[in-house]
Amino acid sequence: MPELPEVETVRRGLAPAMEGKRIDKVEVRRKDLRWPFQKDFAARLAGQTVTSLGRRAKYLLIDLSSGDVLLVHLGMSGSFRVGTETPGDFHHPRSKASAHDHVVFHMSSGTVITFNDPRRFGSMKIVARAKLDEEPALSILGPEPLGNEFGADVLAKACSGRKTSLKSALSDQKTVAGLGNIYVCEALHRSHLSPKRRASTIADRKGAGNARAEALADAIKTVLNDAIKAGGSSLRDHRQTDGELGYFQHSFRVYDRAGEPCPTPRCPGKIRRIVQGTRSTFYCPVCQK
DNA sequence: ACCTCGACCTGCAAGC
DNA sequence: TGCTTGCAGGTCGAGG
Repeated sequence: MPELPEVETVRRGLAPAMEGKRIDKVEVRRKDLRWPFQKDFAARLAGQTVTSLGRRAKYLLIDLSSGDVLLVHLGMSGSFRVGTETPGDFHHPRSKASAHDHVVFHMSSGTVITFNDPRRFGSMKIVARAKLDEEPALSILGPEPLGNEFGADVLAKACSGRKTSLKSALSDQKTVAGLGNIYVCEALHRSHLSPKRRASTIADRKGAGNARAEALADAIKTVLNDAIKAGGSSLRDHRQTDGELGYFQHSFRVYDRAGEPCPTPRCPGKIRRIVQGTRSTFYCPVCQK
């Protein structure tokens, strides 16, 4: 499901239910998600107050009063719901328990926060705040695209010398952190760059300035900000934490629109679907060069 | 070092 | 209706 805008939407949805609140109890309903839960996972969370909710790329960072951080990744199908009833609780038969409600946080406020993840590509791990930098998953990440440090120069440098396609370079979390299949396709369309071009060609043209990298960096920031404003994208079953749908999917220009006319003004092209690396790419062969 | 590909897991839609 | 197939928003590790 979730790329940076969806994870940011989840962060904002969880904040009022978690920040400054105490976790009474955590129910872990299976032994693993993507990996086995740490020993004493639930016990280490119980009694902690959530001091703040942060995000790094597609990771949610839940800061605790103990000095630990709960690191959460939603994988492909992870989501959180905020409610007041335990799913499947005998006393609340109207609250449907899903077979895929794997972790339930009971807050002292009475709020119940449920993590659901059918495919179980998601993960949760407790890490000491002081050692967060050493966490392998985080230390390999490239720049945060909405942060001050990100721009055309940084992007050009990260693509410099790379023979792989621009699509694949942007999907690589070391290049820029937080993009996935949808927003890579969208950013490329908005900057009129072909997903098939070599990544290095946005960077390595001597004397050509950085026009391509500028356009691409701008498109990345714009599309991510617009998607966050819209509450992310809802495909299949993804919802915001309050059950509302995001609605940025209506603003997709190419993703999942094979056969439709290109939305670029006056462009006569039709959106095509191709496969790059094993994943679908959607683009306009006419205006994306 | 870089790159590509298959694996992980479930559900759903389309096709027969 | 029921079966099979292919596809899905992400990593990660093996192998070239």
